[in-house]
Amino acid sequence: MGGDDSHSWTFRQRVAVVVARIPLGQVTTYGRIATVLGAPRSARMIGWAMSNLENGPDLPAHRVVNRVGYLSGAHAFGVPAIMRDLLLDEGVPFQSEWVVALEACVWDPADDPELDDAFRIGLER
DNA sequence: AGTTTGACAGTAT
DNA sequence: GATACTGCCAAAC
Repeated sequence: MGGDDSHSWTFRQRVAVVVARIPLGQVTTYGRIATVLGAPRSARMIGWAMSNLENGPDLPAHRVVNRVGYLSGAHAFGVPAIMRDLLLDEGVPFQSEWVVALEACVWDPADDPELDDAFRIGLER
Protein backbone atom coordinates (compact mmCIF):
# COMPACT_ATOMS: atom_id res chain seq x y z
CA MET A 1 0.00 0.00 0.00
CA GLY A 2 1.13 3.47 -0.88
CA GLY A 3 0.58 5.37 2.32
CA ASP A 4 1.69 8.68 0.86
CA ASP A 5 -1.78 9.58 -0.42
CA SER A 6 -4.01 6.68 0.60
CA HIS A 7 -6.98 8.98 1.15
CA SER A 8 -6.54 10.71 -2.19
CA TRP A 9 -10.27 10.87 -2.82
CA THR A 10 -11.86 14.08 -1.71
CA PHE A 11 -15.11 14.11 0.18
CA ARG A 12 -17.12 15.10 -2.86
CA GLN A 13 -15.55 12.35 -4.96
CA ARG A 14 -16.72 9.78 -2.43
CA VAL A 15 -20.17 11.32 -2.49
CA ALA A 16 -20.23 10.99 -6.28
CA VAL A 17 -19.39 7.28 -6.04
CA VAL A 18 -22.43 6.65 -3.84
CA VAL A 19 -24.82 8.81 -5.86
CA ALA A 20 -23.76 7.08 -9.07
CA ARG A 21 -24.95 3.76 -7.63
CA ILE A 22 -28.49 4.83 -6.74
CA PRO A 23 -30.76 2.47 -8.74
CA LEU A 24 -33.09 3.95 -11.33
CA GLY A 25 -36.57 4.48 -9.95
CA GLN A 26 -35.28 4.78 -6.40
CA VAL A 27 -33.93 7.56 -4.20
CA THR A 28 -31.74 7.91 -1.14
CA THR A 29 -31.23 10.54 1.51
CA TYR A 30 -28.32 12.79 2.47
CA GLY A 31 -28.21 11.10 5.86
CA ARG A 32 -27.88 7.62 4.34
CA ILE A 33 -25.00 8.77 2.17
CA ALA A 34 -23.31 10.44 5.12
CA THR A 35 -23.64 7.27 7.18
CA VAL A 36 -22.13 5.02 4.52
CA LEU A 37 -19.24 7.46 4.22
CA GLY A 38 -18.58 7.05 7.92
CA ALA A 39 -19.89 10.47 8.93
CA PRO A 40 -23.47 9.92 10.16
CA ARG A 41 -23.59 13.38 11.74
CA SER A 42 -22.37 15.17 8.63
CA ALA A 43 -25.36 15.02 6.33
CA ARG A 44 -24.95 18.72 5.54
CA MET A 45 -21.63 17.95 3.89
CA ILE A 46 -23.39 15.81 1.30
CA GLY A 47 -25.52 18.68 0.08
CA TRP A 48 -22.54 20.99 0.12
CA ALA A 49 -20.45 18.49 -1.85
CA MET A 50 -23.12 17.94 -4.48
CA SER A 51 -23.68 21.63 -5.11
CA ASN A 52 -19.95 22.03 -5.70
CA LEU A 53 -19.53 18.84 -7.68
CA GLU A 54 -19.36 19.01 -11.45
CA ASN A 55 -22.54 17.06 -12.14
CA GLY A 56 -22.00 14.81 -15.10
CA PRO A 57 -24.90 13.39 -17.12
CA ASP A 58 -24.26 9.99 -15.55
CA LEU A 59 -24.62 11.30 -12.01
CA PRO A 60 -28.25 10.93 -10.90
CA ALA A 61 -28.17 13.82 -8.47
CA HIS A 62 -31.95 14.07 -8.76
CA ARG A 63 -32.25 10.80 -6.80
CA VAL A 64 -31.08 12.41 -3.57
CA VAL A 65 -33.74 13.87 -1.29
CA ASN A 66 -33.84 14.83 2.36
CA ARG A 67 -35.01 12.59 5.20
CA VAL A 68 -38.71 13.32 4.69
CA GLY A 69 -38.56 12.87 0.94
CA TYR A 70 -38.67 16.58 0.14
CA LEU A 71 -36.80 17.66 -2.99
CA SER A 72 -34.53 20.03 -1.09
CA GLY A 73 -32.04 20.11 -3.95
CA ALA A 74 -34.50 20.96 -6.70
CA HIS A 75 -33.36 24.58 -6.96
CA ALA A 76 -29.88 23.39 -8.02
CA PHE A 77 -31.35 22.20 -11.32
CA GLY A 78 -32.15 25.74 -12.32
CA VAL A 79 -35.86 25.08 -12.61
CA PRO A 80 -37.09 23.02 -9.62
CA ALA A 81 -39.55 21.13 -11.80
CA ILE A 82 -36.65 19.49 -13.65
CA MET A 83 -35.74 17.32 -10.68
CA ARG A 84 -39.36 16.41 -10.07
CA ASP A 85 -39.89 15.55 -13.73
CA LEU A 86 -36.84 13.31 -13.81
CA LEU A 87 -38.10 11.35 -10.81
CA LEU A 88 -41.61 11.08 -12.20
CA ASP A 89 -40.15 9.80 -15.46
CA GLU A 90 -38.42 7.03 -13.54
CA GLY A 91 -41.64 6.02 -11.86
CA VAL A 92 -40.78 7.32 -8.42
CA PRO A 93 -44.00 7.63 -6.39
CA PHE A 94 -44.82 11.00 -4.87
CA GLN A 95 -46.56 11.77 -1.61
CA SER A 96 -47.21 15.33 -2.70
CA GLU A 97 -45.98 17.64 -5.45
CA TRP A 98 -42.48 18.07 -4.04
CA VAL A 99 -42.25 15.11 -1.65
CA VAL A 100 -41.54 11.54 -2.78
CA ALA A 101 -43.09 8.52 -1.05
CA LEU A 102 -39.87 7.43 0.62
CA GLU A 103 -41.18 4.16 2.06
CA ALA A 104 -41.94 2.94 -1.45
CA CYS A 105 -38.70 3.92 -3.19
CA VAL A 106 -35.92 4.61 -0.68
CA TRP A 107 -32.59 2.90 -1.30
CA ASP A 108 -29.99 2.38 1.39
CA PRO A 109 -26.40 2.60 0.06
CA ALA A 110 -25.27 0.51 3.04
CA ASP A 111 -27.38 -2.29 1.57
CA ASP A 112 -25.12 -2.49 -1.50
CA PRO A 113 -21.95 -4.57 -0.79
CA GLU A 114 -20.54 -3.60 -4.18
CA LEU A 115 -20.40 -0.02 -2.99
CA ASP A 116 -17.92 -0.92 -0.28
CA ASP A 117 -15.87 -2.65 -2.95
CA ALA A 118 -15.84 0.54 -4.99
CA PHE A 119 -14.32 2.40 -2.06
CA ARG A 120 -11.69 -0.29 -1.62
CA ILE A 121 -10.58 0.33 -5.19
CA GLY A 122 -10.52 4.05 -4.56
CA LEU A 123 -8.43 3.71 -1.43
CA GLU A 124 -5.93 1.55 -3.29
CA ARG A 125 -5.50 4.18 -6.01
C1' DA B 1 -5.79 31.96 9.95
C1' DG B 2 -10.57 33.13 11.19
C1' DT B 3 -15.27 33.54 9.30
C1' DT B 4 -19.13 32.08 6.59
C1' DT B 5 -21.76 29.00 4.10
C1' DG B 6 -24.47 24.82 2.99
C1' DA B 7 -29.15 20.35 -2.01
C1' DC B 8 -29.14 18.05 6.31
C1' DA B 9 -30.49 15.46 10.57
C1' DG B 10 -31.57 14.74 15.38
C1' DT B 11 -33.51 16.36 19.45
C1' DA B 12 -36.30 19.41 22.19
C1' DT B 13 -40.33 22.22 22.90
C1' DG C 1 -47.11 17.48 13.38
C1' DA C 2 -44.66 21.90 13.06
C1' DT C 3 -41.17 24.94 14.56
C1' DA C 4 -36.63 26.14 16.75
C1' DC C 5 -32.20 25.12 18.02
C1' DT C 6 -27.90 22.64 17.83
C1' DG C 7 -24.22 19.65 15.81
C1' DC C 8 -21.49 18.65 11.86
C1' DC C 9 -17.24 19.53 8.96
C1' DA C 10 -15.26 20.48 4.12
C1' DA C 11 -14.43 24.28 1.05
C1' DA C 12 -14.78 29.00 -0.35
C1' DC C 13 -13.83 33.91 1.15
